[in-house]
Amino acid sequence: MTQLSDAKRECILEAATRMFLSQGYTNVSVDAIAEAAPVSKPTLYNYFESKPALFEAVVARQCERSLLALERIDASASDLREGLRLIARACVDLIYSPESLRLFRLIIAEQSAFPELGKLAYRSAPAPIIARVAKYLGKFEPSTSLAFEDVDEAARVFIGLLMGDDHVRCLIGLKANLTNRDKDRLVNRAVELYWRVQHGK
Amino acid sequence: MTQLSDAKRECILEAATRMFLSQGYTNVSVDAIAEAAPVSKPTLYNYFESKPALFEAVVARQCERSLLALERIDASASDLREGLRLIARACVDLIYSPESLRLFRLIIAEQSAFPELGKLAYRSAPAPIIARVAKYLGKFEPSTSLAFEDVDEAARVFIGLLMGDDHVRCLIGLKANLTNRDKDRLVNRAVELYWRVQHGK
DNA sequence: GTTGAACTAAACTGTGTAGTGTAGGATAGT
DNA sequence: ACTATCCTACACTACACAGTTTAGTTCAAC
Repeated sequence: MTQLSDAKRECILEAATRMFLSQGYTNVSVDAIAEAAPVSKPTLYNYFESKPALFEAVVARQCERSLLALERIDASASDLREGLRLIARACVDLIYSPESLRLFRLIIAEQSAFPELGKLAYRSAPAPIIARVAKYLGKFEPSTSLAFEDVDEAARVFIGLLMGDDHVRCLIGLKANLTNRDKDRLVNRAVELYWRVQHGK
Repeated sequence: MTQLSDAKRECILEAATRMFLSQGYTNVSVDAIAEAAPVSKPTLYNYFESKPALFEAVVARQCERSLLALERIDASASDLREGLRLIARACVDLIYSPESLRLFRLIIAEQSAFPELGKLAYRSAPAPIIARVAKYLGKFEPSTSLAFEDVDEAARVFIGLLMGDDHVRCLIGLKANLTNRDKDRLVNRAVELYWRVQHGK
């Protein structure tokens, strides 16, 4: 019966994820999740210790999904600018996806109640992204010629160029969704600025 | 008795601000605020219509404070790099202050319940900062020589350079507070990168 | 000193919610 | 068919909270 159990567990997680991401932690009741799963409340408590435990499981799963999305990034292009463009586009797609934005909001909102989730989330998206970019840059730029302290710093700035004002506006709900044009603009700007800084005009 | 009333109102706002900023909206009860003010619950409801109304008053007041802090920025230096350094330092001090970070978290957290607060907050800090920087840049850079579409875009990128990874880490609680060294590093990096982009090495 | 406005503590209403208990129904292996 | 396991619906406990009511207190103004 493990199979059936796993399916139920999945249903509960799926419903909880949907509701937590769109309405926040405190605004969603266990009853509502059970009803949406659909599953009875005692069953839900059979699979998850408590509401906080369910919440942590939801966040952890979403973090894993982000990590999976990152592993699909193709960082093998031999032309630096083209490779950066590909990586940047994948990052923008991930960072500005409705799910990521909602997850980020949720983690920030519950930061005081669930302090460990911040670390988990950082390890599962920003940190790997930076590491990936740094590794890619390391293949091209001899560290002596860097305009930055090290490739890690360079990667951090590069990713930072994809966020800034646009990210803030998305987070606080001023901008609903990035269009393809917006994304292209962000990607091109980041790549061109990096190029100028590192290799001159 | 208006004088006494204003003092009470101030006490309530002060207590509510402290508690909302540190614990979030839903995690703070009206009873707790009244007790901390200290004031009786009916008195609190005499000054504020409801819990949401009190919350909006708190956020609006904090936004005003940010705006005040911005107006004190000295953007009159005649050396571009030195002026940018001064502005950047003031921005970093504001953006990374515990109060601003907490306010930002709160607005993001309650974005779905209080959508208007996002617009209010953006108008009271990021927008004026960008306008201020753009105006300052406009005094130095002829628009034809810009590496950016316009001074507004340049200002947005410049401010973005002050945020990125460090801002994310502060928001999610990975980094408690920026040291003076951290701030200097951010400011110098932003100014030097902008300089390289705009005027070459 | 009397009045009246603003305050207080405390109890109360109604609702929502986390978590548990109970009694019975479906389904698997034997 | 029999039994054990997991499930269901439903009811229940205990509590926290927003907002109101009550009954009484302080205090400035006249």
